[in-house]
Amino acid sequence: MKSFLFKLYLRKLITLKLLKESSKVKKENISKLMVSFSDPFRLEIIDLMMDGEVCVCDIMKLTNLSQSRISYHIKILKEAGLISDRQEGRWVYYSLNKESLFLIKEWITSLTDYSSNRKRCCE
Amino acid sequence: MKSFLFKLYLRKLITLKLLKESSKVKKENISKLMVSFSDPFRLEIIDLMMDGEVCVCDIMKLTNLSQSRISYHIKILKEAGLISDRQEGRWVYYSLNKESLFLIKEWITSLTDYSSNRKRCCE
DNA sequence: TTGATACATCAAAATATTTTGATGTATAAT
DNA sequence: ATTATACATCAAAATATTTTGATGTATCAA
Repeated sequence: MKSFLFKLYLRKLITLKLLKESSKVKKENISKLMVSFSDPFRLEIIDLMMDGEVCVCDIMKLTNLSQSRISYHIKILKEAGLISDRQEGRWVYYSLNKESLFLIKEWITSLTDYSSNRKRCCE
Repeated sequence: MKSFLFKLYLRKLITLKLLKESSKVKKENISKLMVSFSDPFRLEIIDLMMDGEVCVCDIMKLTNLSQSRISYHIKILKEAGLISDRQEGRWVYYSLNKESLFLIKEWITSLTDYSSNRKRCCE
């Protein structure tokens, strides 16, 4: 329990540090990553990937989107860096890329943690 | 220090609870909220709002986007529930809506925390 | 080597989003 | 009352994204 709390604390510190150091680098990626999330079908696909690796054929069975349609969305997710792929014979398995998720999480965290409720004054 | 850690821990617990309870309700909003983030100009506007309330005129000065263009993007952010407005005479002040930010943060958290690295097997 | 499967890619069509410039509405100052 | 400011809204044009159906490539099995 104690070490769990400490880990949480450390993660918080690292987060703050990362935010200050790499806010520029991130900004460039954030937009692309966010576009990944802006389509309901991509959200569905992302959801399926939460359980682990999936192939295009899995997604076809689970969503009845057409094959080329899925490939199109997969490509967008891949180019944003949100997913990784691993080929195994004829199959290509896709999975969520945790680092990218972490990047977005930190960005959102920066919004919630640092955004001010300051009202207008003195103008 | 101790109470800070405890707060972190509590927040974590609450987060997990919220996730299980309201994952359906959230799903409906998440898509709209994500669309908010999918445009670079909206990201800029959101960034400006981190420092506190801003009016359209502020955004015009700071970004040189046209007035109607800003109003258009503001409308999208508002309809997604990401920002709130407060009128004061001729001015309308916009600010980030923390609850919405929290909602997104939790969704992303669910992706990072629950997504599995499980590989394919047994097929 | 032939055929089937899994997926990528492509160009065209369909659809959605964004931008622009004009006009509308409310507030406030002269 | 008139004018200026702050912003919203609108329709048309510009642009971008998504979908479709066809074709291409690699892998594997018979």
